[in-house]
Amino acid sequence: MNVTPMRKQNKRRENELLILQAAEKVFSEAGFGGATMQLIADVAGLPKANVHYYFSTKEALYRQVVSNIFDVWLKAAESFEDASGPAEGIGAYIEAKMEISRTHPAGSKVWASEVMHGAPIIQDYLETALVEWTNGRMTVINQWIADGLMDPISPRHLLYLIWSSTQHYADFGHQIETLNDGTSLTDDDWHVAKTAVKQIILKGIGVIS
Amino acid sequence: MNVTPMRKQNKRRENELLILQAAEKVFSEAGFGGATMQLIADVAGLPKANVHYYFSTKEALYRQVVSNIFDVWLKAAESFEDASGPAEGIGAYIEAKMEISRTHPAGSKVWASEVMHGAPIIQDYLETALVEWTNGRMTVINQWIADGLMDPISPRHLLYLIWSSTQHYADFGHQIETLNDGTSLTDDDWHVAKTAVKQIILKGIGVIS
DNA sequence: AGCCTTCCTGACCATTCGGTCAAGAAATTT
DNA sequence: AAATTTCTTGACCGAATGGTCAGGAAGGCT
Repeated sequence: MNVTPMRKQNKRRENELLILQAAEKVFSEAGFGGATMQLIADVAGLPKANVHYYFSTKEALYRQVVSNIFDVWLKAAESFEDASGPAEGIGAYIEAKMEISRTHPAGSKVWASEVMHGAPIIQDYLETALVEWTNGRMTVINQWIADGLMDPISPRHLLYLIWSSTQHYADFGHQIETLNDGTSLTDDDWHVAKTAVKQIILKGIGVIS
Repeated sequence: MNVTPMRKQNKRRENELLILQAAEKVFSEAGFGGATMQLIADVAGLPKANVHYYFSTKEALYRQVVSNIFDVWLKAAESFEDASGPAEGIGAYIEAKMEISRTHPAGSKVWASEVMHGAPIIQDYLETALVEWTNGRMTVINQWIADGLMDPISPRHLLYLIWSSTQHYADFGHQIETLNDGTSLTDDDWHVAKTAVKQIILKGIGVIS
């Protein structure tokens, strides 16, 4: 089996990662209240006491999970950064967010669940990082509008539309699968979804015809 | 106080309604796992044992709450019914769904939470009523496309876009409030939101310019 | 080797949870 | 007014939960 001795540092990193992955899965399936440390431990393949060795409380573990997801989210923002205009910037952003919904559905659900219940644990993230990020993007969008590159849409609600429509494919993935004859989306399905969302939004704000 | 004696039938209806309202609120704030029968009882102003007299189990109560919300949802569908074309039909549907997000945010959150966790309790609703409803609307949309009244968009993904963008204002209401300087949306805010969503989607599918 | 720090884990604990029950209060029916 | 049905509730229970802890195992350092 695992004969080679593992360095202490690696072991810590590896176990923390193992626990965080298990926690993300369990939290996404049961919510914070419904998740149990015992189940997280079982999924991670460790005794419960060992989980508590690395994460002192359930809340601390949960907070770390949410924090990690938030980082992934912020990284998708870079699509926005170096864009020359809305077609490129918003198009790439939608694409990036759709890709996150596809590859990180559990994380997206944890985030959604947390915010839906009033963000009791990560309210500070909303008030600082998210507010800053949002204000920055709204400035960019307003500039695009001023330059006549897109219709005069409320930047705030445009962002909400992008967030909601892309995350929907993660958060409501189960509903979508049920409506898809109970089968998960294929590569083609995802391509169609991505194209439809981009098409409607980009045309809807006057960027393409 | 309440001196007039209450008829048995009225009392039952009234208490059940009281409990259902309390349950909707508590479930929406804490999720199924996080909600406790004791808290629901407290919010309803009744002893816990009395709640169990009307609803034998937590799951039975929860199922009733979700079922009620589903009915509200289906009623919004009537906007779709007698429409002469996509501008009227989809426009009215978006408006109706936005209104539900505004007036029934708790219910929307309970539904979202349930679906997000894999619809363990109301999967049958998804497979029967929702599938039927969706297929019906897709037929209508396809007809509109065939008649050249709108762009050839995938009806399925158009519906997802409408659902997600409108429900976002209920499910992520807390995040939206935080981004709105921590204050709840005014009548004007809601009007702007509604207009923006309608504008982008209707223009995005080639119904208005 | 010997010491020290980090890691591991079974057993345990106080609390809380969903749910039960028996005994009584309040309407309704006869 | 007696009998019957429905409603109300404090007290209680077994099960499960988050978290603790002591004692041992395993790797690292000198």
